[in-house]
Amino acid sequence: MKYLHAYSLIHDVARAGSIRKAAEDMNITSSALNRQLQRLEEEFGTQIFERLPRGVRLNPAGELLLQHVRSQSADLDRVRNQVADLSGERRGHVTIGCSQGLNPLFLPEQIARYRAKHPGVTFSVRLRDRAAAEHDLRTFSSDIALVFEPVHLVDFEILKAVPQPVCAVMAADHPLAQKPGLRLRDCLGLPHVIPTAEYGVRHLLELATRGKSRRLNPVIEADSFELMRRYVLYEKAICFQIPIGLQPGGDPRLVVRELDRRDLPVGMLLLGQLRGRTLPVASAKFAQQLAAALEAFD
Amino acid sequence: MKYLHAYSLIHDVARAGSIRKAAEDMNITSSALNRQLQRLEEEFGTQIFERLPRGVRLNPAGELLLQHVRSQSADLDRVRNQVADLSGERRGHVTIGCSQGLNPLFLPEQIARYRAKHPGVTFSVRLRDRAAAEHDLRTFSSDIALVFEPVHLVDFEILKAVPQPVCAVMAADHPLAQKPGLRLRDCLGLPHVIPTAEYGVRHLLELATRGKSRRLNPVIEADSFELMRRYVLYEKAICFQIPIGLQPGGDPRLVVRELDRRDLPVGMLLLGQLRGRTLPVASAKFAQQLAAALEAFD
DNA sequence: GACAGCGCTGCGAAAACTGCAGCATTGTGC
DNA sequence: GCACAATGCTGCAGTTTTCGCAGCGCTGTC
Repeated sequence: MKYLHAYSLIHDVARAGSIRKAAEDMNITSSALNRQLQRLEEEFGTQIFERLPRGVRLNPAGELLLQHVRSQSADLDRVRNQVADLSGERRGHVTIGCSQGLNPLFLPEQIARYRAKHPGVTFSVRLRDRAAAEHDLRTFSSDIALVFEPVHLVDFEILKAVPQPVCAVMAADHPLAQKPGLRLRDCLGLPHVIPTAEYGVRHLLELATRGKSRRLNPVIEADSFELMRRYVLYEKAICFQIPIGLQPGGDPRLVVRELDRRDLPVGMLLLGQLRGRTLPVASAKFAQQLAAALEAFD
Repeated sequence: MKYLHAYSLIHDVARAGSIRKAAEDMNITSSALNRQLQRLEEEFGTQIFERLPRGVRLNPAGELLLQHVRSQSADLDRVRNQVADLSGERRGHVTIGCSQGLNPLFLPEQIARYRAKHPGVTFSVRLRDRAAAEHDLRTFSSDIALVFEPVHLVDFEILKAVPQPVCAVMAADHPLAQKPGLRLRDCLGLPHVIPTAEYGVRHLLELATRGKSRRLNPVIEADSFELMRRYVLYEKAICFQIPIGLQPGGDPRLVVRELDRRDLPVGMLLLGQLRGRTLPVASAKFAQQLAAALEAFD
């Protein structure tokens, strides 16, 4: 679509950091691109880029304009989907950003169920930590986000919220596997494995140990939930995850036990979209389905 | 802005009803316009216009696209205003659609107060009946609407609602001017003047008399509230208006009396915008001021 | 102080667009 | 029933816009 040519113009130049680089990326001469930018700025009525000695950078007006053209482009996709929809095609594409914990179990099942009803709809799943998932909504890189304990919540319109208590996962023959009333201090006294700082579970663990004598002292800090689950089978360690990512009758060698809620606040898993945005039909429908499915965890 | 050239293309052609007419309106040849349309349709991927033997008409896809391109254009204005705002100019333009009753008194004062604070902001006031005011929001012809008893309320995001009882207005020496407990049937037994069908006051009067023996039997039906107010000074007639349009210590020759609420439901005056739309800074601020001012009538 | 990288600008070539004339089609009026 | 007017559409040639090339002045770097 020629009419949102401005999008790639602003976006690519801002990303490349200089007109010449951007021009090379898009296989035109820098002079052509330069003139396009000049024309755009003239039509818009203001400078969009700061000219620096080593290139260009978006100025505040440019940031606003970039956000506008992004939203415009996303909205045009929505219109396209609507048009396809009214011609009976039931096509569309859903982009969802979600925490790693959701990936192995919950999402595949949900996507499969949706595609069984609407085979014309395709999906992009983007693994994102909680901050990045929110950022993707703002830049229209994702339609919906499913995040455990989001960070900012500005511009985040909550479609569904379900509580998810942090659980300790350990080998079936772990000393704490049968102990009644599992406390956090018990876990931290033994070898434990925790997620890196981006993740909500880590955030809750930090909160819970702040000011306490028991400190987090992980033998492994990792950003792969699967790695952590597997590791506790080798060394007799404990890792921490949320129920939605754990198969109910999963690996019989693993034991999953909810931590005492006095120690650790119950985290919230939030399904959301960009505030005020009208989602494409397919994305909105899928979000509805997710919200319904999440009821089960309420 | 060249990048929303598509707007005038779709809009003008749809309005003119034929390519040749539209081409004449915009001072180009029909062939040129025809090719622009063809290119647009190709880029969009679908037909936008139905070709009829006597011209063209938007098809459903075209309607969707037109709505998109309208919203896009309005949003670009918003961005422009934001940019002007961050360069400290405090410029902007507010378009408000409102019922006739609001015009003489309430709005001028509010606009004056706003412009005293922000002289760079200009205003368009569009007198609209309640259906048209809502329609203008949808087509982005107005930013905000102030309507008595709106019709549809779909896509109408209520920013503020205040009750407005219908009042009878009559000459000071009218027989009913002093009668305690004014009933609607008293008024309808004497010469009365009522608004035309578009207006909310008329709507409430119709509702109140439906199924009753007393019928509306106006000596004048008019779409000018000022005319009606003036008329009751000549013939000893009664007209019906809402308090916000009536000066408290106004014309001493007029008496304003609230009708018994058993006869006539209290109407609602609603301040609203298009659902989900992000208003330009100036419009949003002005709407806030209006909402605050309407508190006085609550 | 040479140099590399940047944004920007004439100038001729290439591409895109416009205007003109004319085609086929369809509803209208006598 | 048939001329007629109005519509969308399409070659073709002229005009406008855009592009690529080369080169300028500038600035931070080694």
